Amino acid sequence: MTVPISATAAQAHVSPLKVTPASPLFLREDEIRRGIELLYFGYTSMIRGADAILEAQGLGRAHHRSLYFIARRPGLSVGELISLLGVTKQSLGRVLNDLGHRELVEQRVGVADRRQRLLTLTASGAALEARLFTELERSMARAYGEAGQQAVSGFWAVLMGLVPPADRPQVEALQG
Amino acid sequence: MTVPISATAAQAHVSPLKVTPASPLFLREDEIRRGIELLYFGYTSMIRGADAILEAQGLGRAHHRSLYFIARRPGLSVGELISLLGVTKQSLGRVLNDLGHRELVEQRVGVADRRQRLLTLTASGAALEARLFTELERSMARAYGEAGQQAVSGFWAVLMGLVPPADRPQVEALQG
DNA sequence: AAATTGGGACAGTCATGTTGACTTATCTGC
DNA sequence: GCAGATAAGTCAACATGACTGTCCCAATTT
Repeated sequence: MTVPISATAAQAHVSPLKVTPASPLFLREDEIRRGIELLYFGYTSMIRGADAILEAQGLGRAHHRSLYFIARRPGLSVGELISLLGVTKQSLGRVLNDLGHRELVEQRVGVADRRQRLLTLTASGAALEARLFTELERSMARAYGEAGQQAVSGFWAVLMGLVPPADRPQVEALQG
Repeated sequence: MTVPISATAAQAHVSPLKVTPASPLFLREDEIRRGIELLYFGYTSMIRGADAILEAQGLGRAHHRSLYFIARRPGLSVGELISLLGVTKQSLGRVLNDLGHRELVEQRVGVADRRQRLLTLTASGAALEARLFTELERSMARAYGEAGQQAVSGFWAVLMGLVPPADRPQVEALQG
């Protein structure tokens, strides 16, 4: 039951990608497994492009995640970043030290609360993040274009559904 | 522009989850970033449930991935599994040794090619994989239910679009 | 008979994460 | 104003999962 994928659809950024549609009884094991597998392969495929750049810099994915969220929310505190990434202070500490020594990330004392260290990218940090983002964007833009606008809405809805309701406000807060 | 998510929709498995729909100009940076972030948080959220079970067994995610694909394609060869996971022979070797010593995975000599080692789960391996799958399924089924059938089709289409065309046949081959 | 392929094994390294305990500075509530 | 909570940094030790490189064996292919 293999569904052939039109290879030429990659260039034509208008025609929706044809894949097996979800059946009315869409909670069967195979359909769950299809979601699990596509999520795994889609995620690793998207990430792959940035890995080459990171490796050339001697950085890893952990550094990328920090750069990404600092770019997304300039001036966020160390604690907020820990909460977003779901790692311990010690793990993040080493990553932030690396990024600080390379002058990719700067820390400022918080204005409202002077215990906080607010994180921002330096110019070179922003440049690196932009290069990494371009890699992810290329992959994501192609997928959006192939799948079509309606599919993108569904993509977002299912992914948000995977996030436990308690964690959703934090994810939504990244937007706008 | 934070969109409040109905918390009660989690119980009612019929009403589609309301999220910001993709705009006509859906290639703007914010919409790309939204996809990146939801993919990250959705993936890690789905995985999280299985981690507790794995930890109790003294196993890690690498073991889970092998168990998953052996359950999905019983009798696949070591080389096929290496190709699916995108890891080196050495990395997989240790994982398969662990799983073998715990009698969760069995190897049989290939019939067509006797150099191959074909992998299958033992009874206890299948039982463990089933428990792990149940965790992922709970998360995925809830997301499917909240988002609705149409959204699931879009979810699949975008994810398949993320996979480089050259890799897609391998992903499709897991189905049916 | 020679070359290739599938798989296993050993040694060493690196990146990323963990726990626990301790310090410093700062804020908040009484 | 002081006690306790909080934000952050730090040290040490450790586990996991990946890597590279090399060597080997058995089976298949040419």
